[in-house]
Amino acid sequence: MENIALVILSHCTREFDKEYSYLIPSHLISKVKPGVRVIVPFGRANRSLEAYVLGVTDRCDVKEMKEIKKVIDDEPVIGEELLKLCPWMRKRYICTYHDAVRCMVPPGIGIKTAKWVRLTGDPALLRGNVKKVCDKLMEYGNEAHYDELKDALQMKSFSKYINALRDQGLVEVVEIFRSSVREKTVRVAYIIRPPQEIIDEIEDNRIKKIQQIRVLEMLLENEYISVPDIVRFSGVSPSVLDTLKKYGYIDFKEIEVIRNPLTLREVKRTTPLKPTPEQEKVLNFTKGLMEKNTFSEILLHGVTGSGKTEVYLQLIEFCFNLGKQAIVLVPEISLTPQMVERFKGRFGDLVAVQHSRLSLGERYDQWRLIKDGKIKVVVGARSAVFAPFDKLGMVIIDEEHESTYKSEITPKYHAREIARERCVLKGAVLLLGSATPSVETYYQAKNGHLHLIEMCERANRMLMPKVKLVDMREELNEGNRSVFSGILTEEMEKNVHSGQQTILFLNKRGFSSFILCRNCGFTLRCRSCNVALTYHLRDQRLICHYCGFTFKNPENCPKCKSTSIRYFGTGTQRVEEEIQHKFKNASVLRMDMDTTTTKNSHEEILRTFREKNINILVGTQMIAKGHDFPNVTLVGILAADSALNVGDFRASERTFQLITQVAGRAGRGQIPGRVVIQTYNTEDFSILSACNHDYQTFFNQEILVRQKLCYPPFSQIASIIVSGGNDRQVFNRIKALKDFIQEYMEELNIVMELLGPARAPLAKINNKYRWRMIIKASTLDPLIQVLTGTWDAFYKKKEKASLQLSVDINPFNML
DNA sequence: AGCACGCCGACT
DNA sequence: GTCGGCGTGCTC
Repeated sequence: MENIALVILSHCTREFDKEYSYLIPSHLISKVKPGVRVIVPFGRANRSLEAYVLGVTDRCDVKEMKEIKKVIDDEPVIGEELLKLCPWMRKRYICTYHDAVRCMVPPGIGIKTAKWVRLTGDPALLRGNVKKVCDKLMEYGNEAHYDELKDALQMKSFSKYINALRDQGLVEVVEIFRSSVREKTVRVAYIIRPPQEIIDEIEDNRIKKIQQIRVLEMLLENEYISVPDIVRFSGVSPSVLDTLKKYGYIDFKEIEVIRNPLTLREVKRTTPLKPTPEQEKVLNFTKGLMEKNTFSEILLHGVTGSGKTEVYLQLIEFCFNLGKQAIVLVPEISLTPQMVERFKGRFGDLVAVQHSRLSLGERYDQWRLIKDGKIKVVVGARSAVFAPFDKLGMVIIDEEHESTYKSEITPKYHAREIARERCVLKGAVLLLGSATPSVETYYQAKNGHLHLIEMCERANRMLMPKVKLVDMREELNEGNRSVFSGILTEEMEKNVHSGQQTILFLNKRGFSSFILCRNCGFTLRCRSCNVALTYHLRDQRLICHYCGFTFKNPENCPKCKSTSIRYFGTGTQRVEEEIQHKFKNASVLRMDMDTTTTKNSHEEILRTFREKNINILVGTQMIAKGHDFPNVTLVGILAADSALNVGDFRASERTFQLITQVAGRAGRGQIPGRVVIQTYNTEDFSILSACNHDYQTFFNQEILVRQKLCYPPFSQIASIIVSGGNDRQVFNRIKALKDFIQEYMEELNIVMELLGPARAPLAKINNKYRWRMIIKASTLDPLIQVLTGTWDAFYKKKEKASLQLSVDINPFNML
C-alpha cells in the first residue's frame, strides 16, 4: 500500500533541506497527493511544520517514521509539471526546495501555526515552577497564547513544564493553523420557500412588516444577494434578515468572490490583422511546430517595428485552438501598457495581466482563476513564467535579451531557462523574440540548437531611420562645449518648428565611475579582463572588478598625454536646463529616477508626452523600451559610448542593444525617422553596426571577442560573493574559500579559471563588506558541482559572526 | 534554525 | 531535591 509520503519542508535552510518520509494515517490516504500541503511533526519537539508532498510511495528505508498530522489543501497547490521543476531548480540554482516552491505559489499562502494553552484541571496540589505556570495561566483567564505565556514567565525549560502538565492532564495544548490569504467569501441570503407561497403571503397580508416585505421582494427578483447589499439597498437593519431566517423564509450561505484586478475600463475588441508575407512565414513555421506536441525553441529575430506583437497574438489564438494555454513574458509590465492593451483587446477575459502592484488577495485570486482554467493566457514579467497552467502550449519571451528576466534574488533563475525546462516537460514551443538577440541566444541559434527566423522589414513598410554619427571630440576641438552637437541642435530646431516630437536619450549608467580622455576618447581597461577599470573616488584608484587589478588614477592620458583625462558625468537635469536655454519655445519632459518615483509615473509621463504633443522628452534607459510614438521623428543619443565603458564583458552588447532600441523609436508613423548619435568613440564596432542597423556584423565581431577571452557563450561564469560586517574577516573567509575551491577542483579533477577575490562592485551594502570571486568554466555541470560543494563547505563551518555567501550562475549584471 | 538532552554547579 | 546555565547533537 502506498502509505508513505515524501515531503519537503517549508522554511528551512539548505543544510536539512531534503525529502523526508512520513506515514500517512489511513483516514488521510485519499487526501494526500503530490502537490498538496500537509502539517508534519518535526524534530525532537515535534513542532508542527508546513510541508509539500512531492510524492507517495510504498517503501522507504527510514526506520522510524512519524505520521502526517493534517492535510491542508483539498487540491494540489502545485501541479505535476511544476512539481517536477522543483528538484531541478534546487540543483540548478543551488537553493532549497522551498525557494523553488515560493516562485510557484502566490505569496501569503503559507500556513502559520499558533499554539494555545488551556487549563483543564485543578492545579491546587502543585508546587514550584509548574505551579507558577498554572498561576500565570489563571491570570490570563485559564487560556493563553503559548508564546505570550512563555514571554510573561521568563523561565528556562518552559516547554518542559508545559509538557509535564499536559502529561498529568492539567493543561491542554491546541494548535491553530491559518494562512494570511484565502478565498474571499461573502455571506449571501437566499429564499428557501417556493416563491409563489411567499408572494401569496405578502398579498394576503400575512407578512405585515414593511422591512420584511422589502427584503423578500429583493430576493424574489435575484437568486441571492449579499447581506451588506441587502442592508444598503433596502435600508433595513441586518436583524430583519435574522428574523426572516428564524421564520424559515430565507437562509444564508458563504459564496466565493473574485477580487478582480482587471481594470473595469472597457477595452476595444480587435480582430487579427492580415499578416504581411514575412509574418505569414513565421506563423506557418511556428504553427507547424506547435502541432507536433514536442519541444521546440525558436528565436524570432525581427527588426524594431516588424510587427512581432501581431505574430504573438495570432500564435496564441492558434494555441487556444489546440486546446492549450500560453504565457507571454515582457521585460517590465508597467513599461508596456500598449502591448497589454492589445492582448486585452484581442482576448478579453481570457487574459490575466500580472501587474506588480496587485495585492496579496488579488494575486491569490488570479492564481486561482488560472488553476481553475478560466484564464488561457498570462501576460507578465519574469515571475509569470511560473503561471500554474496544466496545458501549457507555448511560452513567448519578448525582448529576450533583457536583463530583467534574470532574478537577482534567490533563486537566481533566468526566466528563459525556466521556460525552456517547462516547455521540455510539456512538449511545448518556446518562442524568443527580439530585435537585438543576446549574443548567447543568437550563437545557439546559429549552431542549430534552436530554430532561427528573421523578419527584416517593418510591418508598415517604413524604412529604417537614417542615422548620423557625430564625433564629440571634433565638436570639442571646434569649441563646442555644449551637450548638443551642431547637427543635433539643427535637427531639434527643425522638429520644434514643424511640431514633430524628439526623444533625447542619455545613458547614465556608469557615468561617474569611469575615466575618459576628452581629447582622444581613450578609456583605461584591464589588460587581462578587457573591461573598463572602475574609478574609486575614495582611494583615487582604478580597479578591475573582475580580477582585482588596481591602477593609480593617472594625471595624463596614457595615449595622447593630454590632461583632459578625468571622470565623466552629465545628468538628464543638465540636459533639460540646456534645452530650455537653447530652445525657448519648446516644451520639455524629463524621465529618470528622480521623476519616476511613484508607481504610475512612467506611464503618466509617457502619456503626457504622447497626448499633449510635448516637443522633447529627455530620459535614461527607461524610454528605450517598446513604445509606439507615431509623431516622434527624431531621436538623439547623447554619449552613446558611455555604456561601453562599464566594467562588464557585456558592455558592447548593451551598447548595441540600447542604440538599436532607442533608434527604433524614431519614425514609427508616416514620416521617416532620423537618429543622431553623439559619441567620443566613433570606431567601436558596436556603435558603428548599430548605426547601420546591422546585427550580423555586430554579432560576428562580438563573438570573436567572446571566444578570444573565453566569455559566454564560450564559458559559464559564476560569481561568488561573501559579505559580512567585518571587512578583514570577510576577506579572510573568501581567501580560505578560494583555497578550498582550488583543492576541491583538484580532487574532482576539474579545471576552471578562478579570478579574484576582489572587492565586489558594490563594496559595501547595509554596512556589510562584500568581496567577490569569479569562476569561469567551460561547461555548466562541473561548475554547479563545484559551487554546490563550496556552498556546503561554507555553511558547515559555523562562524561566530554571521558571514553570508551568495552564488550566482551566469549573472547578468557583473556590476 | 529550533529544541531537547545531559551534565554540572548553586541554592532551597 | 530542584533549578538554571551551557555545550552538543539531531531532525523522517
